[in-house]
Amino acid sequence: MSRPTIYDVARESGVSIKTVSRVINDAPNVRPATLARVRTAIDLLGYQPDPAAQRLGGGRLPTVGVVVDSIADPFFAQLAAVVESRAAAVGMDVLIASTGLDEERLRSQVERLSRRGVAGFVVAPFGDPAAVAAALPSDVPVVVVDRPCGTVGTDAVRVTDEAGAYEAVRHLVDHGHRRIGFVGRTGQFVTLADRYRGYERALREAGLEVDPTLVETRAWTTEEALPLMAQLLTRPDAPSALLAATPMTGLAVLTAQQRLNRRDVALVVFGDLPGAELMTPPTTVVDQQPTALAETAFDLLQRRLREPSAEPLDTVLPTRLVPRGSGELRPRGAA
Amino acid sequence: MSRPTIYDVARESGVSIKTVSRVINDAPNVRPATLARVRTAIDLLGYQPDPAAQRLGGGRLPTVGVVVDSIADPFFAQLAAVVESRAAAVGMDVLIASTGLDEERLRSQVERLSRRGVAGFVVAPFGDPAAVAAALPSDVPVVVVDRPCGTVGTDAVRVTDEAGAYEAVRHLVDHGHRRIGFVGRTGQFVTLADRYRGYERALREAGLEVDPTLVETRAWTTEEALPLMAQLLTRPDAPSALLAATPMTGLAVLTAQQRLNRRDVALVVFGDLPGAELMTPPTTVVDQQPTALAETAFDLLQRRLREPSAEPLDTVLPTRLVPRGSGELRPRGAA
DNA sequence: CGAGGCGTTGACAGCGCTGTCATGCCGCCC
DNA sequence: GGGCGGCATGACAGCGCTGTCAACGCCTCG
Repeated sequence: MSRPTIYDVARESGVSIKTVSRVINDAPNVRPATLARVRTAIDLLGYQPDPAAQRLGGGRLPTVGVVVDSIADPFFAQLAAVVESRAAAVGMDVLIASTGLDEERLRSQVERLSRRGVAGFVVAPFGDPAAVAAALPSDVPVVVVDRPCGTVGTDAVRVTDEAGAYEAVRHLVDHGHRRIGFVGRTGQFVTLADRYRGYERALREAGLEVDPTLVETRAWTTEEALPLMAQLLTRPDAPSALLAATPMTGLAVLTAQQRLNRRDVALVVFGDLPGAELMTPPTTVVDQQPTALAETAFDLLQRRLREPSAEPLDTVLPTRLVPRGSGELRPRGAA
Repeated sequence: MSRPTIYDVARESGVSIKTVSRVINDAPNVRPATLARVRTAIDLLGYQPDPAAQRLGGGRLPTVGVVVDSIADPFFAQLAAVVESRAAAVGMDVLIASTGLDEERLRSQVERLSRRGVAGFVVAPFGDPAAVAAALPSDVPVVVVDRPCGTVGTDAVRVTDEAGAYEAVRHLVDHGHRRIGFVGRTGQFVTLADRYRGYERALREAGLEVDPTLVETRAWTTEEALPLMAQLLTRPDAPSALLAATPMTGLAVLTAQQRLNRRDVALVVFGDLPGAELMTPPTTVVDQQPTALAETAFDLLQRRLREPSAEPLDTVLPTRLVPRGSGELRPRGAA
C-alpha cells in the first residue's frame, strides 16, 4: 500500500531496525551476511529512507543548498545545473535560493536553508567580507564559489581573476591599444577588485597610465551601465578598447555600441556570454569555465561531507582567453 | 542555545503545544487573545517551525518542486528564478530537478521530490502524454507549464503556440517570402506540434504549399541542428526564410548562418534569445513571456494549495511577435 | 579455564511536529 | 433547570528515523 518503512525492511530481513539503519548509512560493524540480507530486503521492497525522518532523527538532509545572486544569470544557471546533475548522481537534492544584491538576504537565505536541514552549501557570496563570514553557517559545510570575499576557513573555488584580467588587457595592449577602459562595479565584490588590479598591472607593465576617467565602477546591471557607457564611448577622448569585468556589463557595452551604431571599440568581457560567437564581431571573452568551477565546488563539498575536519582548500582555476574577434580589433588609425 | 521548539513557545505563552500548532497553521477556533499571546511569544523567541518535523507529523513541506529539462536553458532559468522569488515571498523553498530529455528521468525525479515532501510542482513535461500523465503524482498539486502534453485534470499554463507560429509565418509571408522552412523536433513535444500546425495553417492560408523538404524535425540541440541547417541553407532551392520552433534551434540556425557567412535568410525564432537584440541583424522572435508564464504558474499552484478541489484551469497566455530585424528581411531579388 | 575485549546486534528513548480524541466551558433551548 | 451543541483547549500517540547504551556472543590471553 503505502511506502515501505524501515520496519518493513527489518521484518523482511529478520533484523532490528537499527541494523537496517546501519546498512543505510554505511555504518561499520555489520556482518557481511547480515548486510547482504538487509540489502536484498531493501531492493525487494524498494525501500527508500524518508529524508524528513532522517533529519528529525538527528541528521541533515541529503540536500545541497545553492545560494546565488540570481539563477536567471546564465553563469549561475550553468553552475546550478552542474551541481544539480552531480548531486542527483549521488542521490542528493538541490535547493536554490537567490539573494539579489542584498547582503541581508544572503544571510537570511543561508539561515533558512540551514534550518531547512541542508547538508551543505554552494554559495556565491558578496559584500563586506566580515558580513559574509558572519552570514555563513559554521555548523554546515560551505563551499564558496567564484567570489571568495576574503573568507577563511571554508573551502573555496575561484578563478585567477587578477591574471585573467591582466591577460585580457595585455591582449588589448598587444593589439595596439593605449586607451583602455574598465567597466564593472568593484565595491561589493572582492573578485572584481582583483580583476581591476589585473587591469591596472597590465597597464603599468605596458608603461601606460591609469586614466581614472576611463574606469567606470558604478555599473552593475545593464540598465545602470547603459547611459554611462554611452557617455564614455562618445567622449572625444573615448577609449579605443574596454575590459568589461562581468558578462552583465559586457552586455551593457555591447548594447551601448549597438545603439550608437559603433563597432570600432575593442572589447574583452570577463565571463562568457550566451551567443557571444554570434555577435558582430564575435565577442572575445575571458572564460570562467563555470562547469569546471561547479564540478570542483561539488567535489570539495563532497570531500568535506566525508571528512568534516579536512584542511580547507582554496582551489584556483585558470581562466582562458577566448579570442573571437572583438578583442582583436585594432584602434582606429592604427597600422 | 539551540533553536526554540514549539514547546518553548507553549511554555512562554502558557498554552499547550497544540494551540501553538494551531496558530502556526492558521487553524480556526483560537480565541483572539490566545492567538495574540502565542504570536507574541513566537516573535519573542524567534521561533520557526522545523519543516522536517512538520512533514513527519503528517504534512508536506513548504516547498515547491520545479522540474524542467535543464535549468541551464535560459527559458527555464528565468522560469525557476521567478518561481523562486515568488516562493520566497510566501516562505516557501524551491527544489529543482532536471530531467534532460529522458522520460524515465522525468518520472523518477517527480517521484523523488514527491517523496521528499514537496507541497506542489511546477513541471515542464514532455514525451508521450500517457506516460506524462502516469509520471505526474496524483496526491500532490501539479501545474504544468509550457507544454501541456495533453494532460487533463491538472492546472496548466501555456502560450498560444499555434497562433504564435501562425503569426510569425504570416509575418514572413507579408515580407514577401514564399519558401519558408520550419526547424524543430516535433515528436516529443505537443507544443512543437502545435507550432508546426500554426506554420502549416499560415502557409495554407497564404496559398502556399508545405514543402516537406523545408521542414526539419530532427533537430533538438544546437549540435544536432548545425549540419542539418548548413545543408538546408546551401541547397539550390534553399528557403528564403525560416521559423525556428525553439530558442535552441534558433541558435543553431544563427550559428549555421554565421559559419556560412550568410545574413540573407529571414528568421523568426519562437522564444526569446539572450542577446537577440545584439545580433546582426537583431533577431525577430515570438516572445513566450517566461516571466508571465512563471507568475501564472505559481499563482495557480497557490490557488490549488488553498483549494485542492478547485476546477483545474488551463490558462493560455498570448505570445507577442517582437520584430527586431531578422524577421523583416526580404527575400533575395525581391522588390 | 575464567576474565576481559571486541565485533555485532537490539531495545528504547527521543527528534519537533500534527492528527485524533477527550475535556471543560459557555450559552441556548425546551 | 437539565440537557445539548459548539467553541476553545489540551493530552497523547504516533510519523520514520538515529543516537545511546546495553546485551550477547565469541575469541584471546593470562
